[in-house]
Amino acid sequence: MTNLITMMSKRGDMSELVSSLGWLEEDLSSQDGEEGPDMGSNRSIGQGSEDMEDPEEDDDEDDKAGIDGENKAPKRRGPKKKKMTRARQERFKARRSKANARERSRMHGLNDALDVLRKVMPCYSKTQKLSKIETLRLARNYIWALSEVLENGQSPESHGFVEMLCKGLSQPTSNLVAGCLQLGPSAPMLINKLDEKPCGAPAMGGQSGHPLVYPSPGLPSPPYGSLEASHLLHMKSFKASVYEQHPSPNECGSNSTPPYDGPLTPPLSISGNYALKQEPSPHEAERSYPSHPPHYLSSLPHYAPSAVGGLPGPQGHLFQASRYELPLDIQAFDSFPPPHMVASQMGSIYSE
DNA sequence: TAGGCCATCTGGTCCT
DNA sequence: AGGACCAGATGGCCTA
Repeated sequence: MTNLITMMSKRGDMSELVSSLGWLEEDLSSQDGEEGPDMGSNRSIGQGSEDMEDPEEDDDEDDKAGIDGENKAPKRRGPKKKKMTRARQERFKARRSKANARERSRMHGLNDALDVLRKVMPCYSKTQKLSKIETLRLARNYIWALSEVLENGQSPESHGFVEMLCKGLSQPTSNLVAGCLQLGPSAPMLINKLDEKPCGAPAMGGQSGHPLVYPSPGLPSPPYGSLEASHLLHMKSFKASVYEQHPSPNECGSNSTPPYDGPLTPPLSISGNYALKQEPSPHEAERSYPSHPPHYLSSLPHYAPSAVGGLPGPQGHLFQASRYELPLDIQAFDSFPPPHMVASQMGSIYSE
């Protein structure tokens, strides 16, 4: 994943991206030099290198270390420092200022790349932004989970898929992901569509529709994320392409897959059984996936059934979970670009 | 208030 | 020489 970021932050991509934003130049020029941000300007004074100090003092120290500094630090090797004339000091300042601007720009590029990455993750919220580290972890998991789908035909709607996504994530992030994948602004529509499901296969609750258990009523706060429609499409098309070749027993034939007209099935289901002991899959061991302590599993939200009733049937309580209200700002997405492209590409690779 | 996250500055290293 | 990259340091902001 470090490579991913490195790749994304490579000069070309990022500078293009950043320059396309068009804000950087003004931003940088306004922040350069003494006009920099508070912390920065303070620090550049407080932390200033010795080059920034009084040139005379600087040289004197060097000399002292050489003359009577036998018991002190060893004499500095290398070329003797030139005197810091006013002009050199100015040049140094200018150079440092330029370097700072470049560094800022570089970090902005990195952050832009992270934002892009956030947006192609299976859940995205403008306000509830994933932290950098969580973004990277989720990306890692997402890649891992998708490759599982490709390699083993595992359903992206399966319990295991969500587990993979949540591995190693902090509890809040796990909550967010779980919430995103299970719930969404279109949840009521999902329910309606599911009611019409022609083949009668359980749409939620995992491939085998195993019983879903909500262990305790004392639950964490409701999920606060959402899955955008294009991601549902993403999942849908992805799944379709996979099961064209590997139809799952629970699926209607892929031929019956209707054209996309909105989210037909929730992309994933979450059983709420994360508290159960999780045996590492052979693939997990094989990939030497970092082991993870169970604490975050045991604290995942279990989406207690609300008291307001819900759909009957084995998956009813899951649907009830959709009665949680999501914060408005999180339901409001604007663009949600590349993931489906990625998925369709992967899908086409798979179907080759 | 502690801890997490972040932006920024900075100096060092490597590369072109 | 100058730019990119990196890691350490620092302080601000936010939240539990």
